[in-house]
Amino acid sequence: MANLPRKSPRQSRSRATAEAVLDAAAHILDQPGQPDFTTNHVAEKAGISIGSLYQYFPNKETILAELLRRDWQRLTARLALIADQDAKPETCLNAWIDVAIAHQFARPLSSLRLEVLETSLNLSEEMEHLAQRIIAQISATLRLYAPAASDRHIRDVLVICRSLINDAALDTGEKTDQKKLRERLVLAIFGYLDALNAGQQKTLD
Amino acid sequence: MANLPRKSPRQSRSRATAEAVLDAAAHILDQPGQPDFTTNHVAEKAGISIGSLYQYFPNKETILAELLRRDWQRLTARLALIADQDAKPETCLNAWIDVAIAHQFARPLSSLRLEVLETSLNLSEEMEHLAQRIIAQISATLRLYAPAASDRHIRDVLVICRSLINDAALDTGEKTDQKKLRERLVLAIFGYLDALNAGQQKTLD
DNA sequence: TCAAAATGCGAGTAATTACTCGTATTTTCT
DNA sequence: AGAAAATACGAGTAATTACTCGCATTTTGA
Repeated sequence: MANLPRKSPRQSRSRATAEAVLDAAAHILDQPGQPDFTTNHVAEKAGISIGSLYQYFPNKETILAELLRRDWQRLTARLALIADQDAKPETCLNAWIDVAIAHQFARPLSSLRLEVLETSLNLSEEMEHLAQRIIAQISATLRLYAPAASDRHIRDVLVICRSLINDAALDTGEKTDQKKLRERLVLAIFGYLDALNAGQQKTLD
Repeated sequence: MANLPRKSPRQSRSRATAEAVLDAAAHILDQPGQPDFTTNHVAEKAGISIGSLYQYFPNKETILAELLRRDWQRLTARLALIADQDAKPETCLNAWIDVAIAHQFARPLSSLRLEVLETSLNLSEEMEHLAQRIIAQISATLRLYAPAASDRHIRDVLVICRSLINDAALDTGEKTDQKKLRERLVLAIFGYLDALNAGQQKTLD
């Protein structure tokens, strides 16, 4: 049940094999239509045999988990850059929106599909930590702008943001309209948080 | 390839069989965890044999399609009630939010799962019409409040609404907090539309 | 150079599952 | 009652697919 590679690749040759698997997997998940994400197909697309695949990934799930882990690491790194520079809350929030868009649009479909699969993956401790860290980073940024926001409100903004970006990613033609998407995200997020700020002045619970 | 029942149930006995299949299917989809939505399992839960199942549903997909069709019919009926009574835009919008919540919370998980499967189902013409009608009904209601909203904006509000409700449905404990959910939906939807209305006064494109 | 270690291979296995078909039972109709 | 029509049954089939294992090939290190 260990989700670690069955063998650690020692030679550069085998490291390349493991990478090829991950690249093929990501590529398959990014194809439109029902993705043929079978282990045999991944191996074929990676240009290796099914036996080699299982030398570095104990099961299919591990491939997905590793893709998700790398995705989250990229995201947390980008978010860290925002937090460091302490600028105006509004500037940080705008930067966050840019990160969210850029992150999802790097691999639109696979990001979306990994999200769906996320619930059925049993995540390692490292993954749980990553997830918590990302939430913490986003919370920090959002609370600069809306200090009174509860955890639930933060989560709402996150959910809204993801759903709008995912929906855009499903429209094949939208790849060019990243700018319009940004405007609508601003509308939704600032709309929510401004309403929250306004309401919080009157009623505190 | 016809998505209609293989045979139309003539006797009440067989109509009951078909209903039992649909009930069992809905029930299975509403269970938490990975749903065991196999045809054999559906038949077992329905208390009939696998052969009987296939006498009224030519394939597995048809069962899902029929569940979705009924879901959409319920929804469009409720939406029609809103449109009829011409009240203040704000009142209609609030009524719409109530319908959205009630509809999803009637069968939280199965609604969510049917949504996910929706893209991989090839819908009949009747279904396409239903979908269009629902969109039209929602558009009418929303545009009472925000006349300048584009189709894209309408869709955004829909996407936001669905994602927040779905997210709430995944929290098992939230079933009691329907009231809080409603407040947050108001925040998000009115936040978006108010921001849209405000912005539209300045810049028209 | 050559043995040992690492890596690669892919036919084969076992499990799952959508769906069929020949037969048994029940209902309908006269 | 009794034949025909409708309905129910479930063992069996065919296709898919995650994963194994014994052997071939390549790389390493002395």
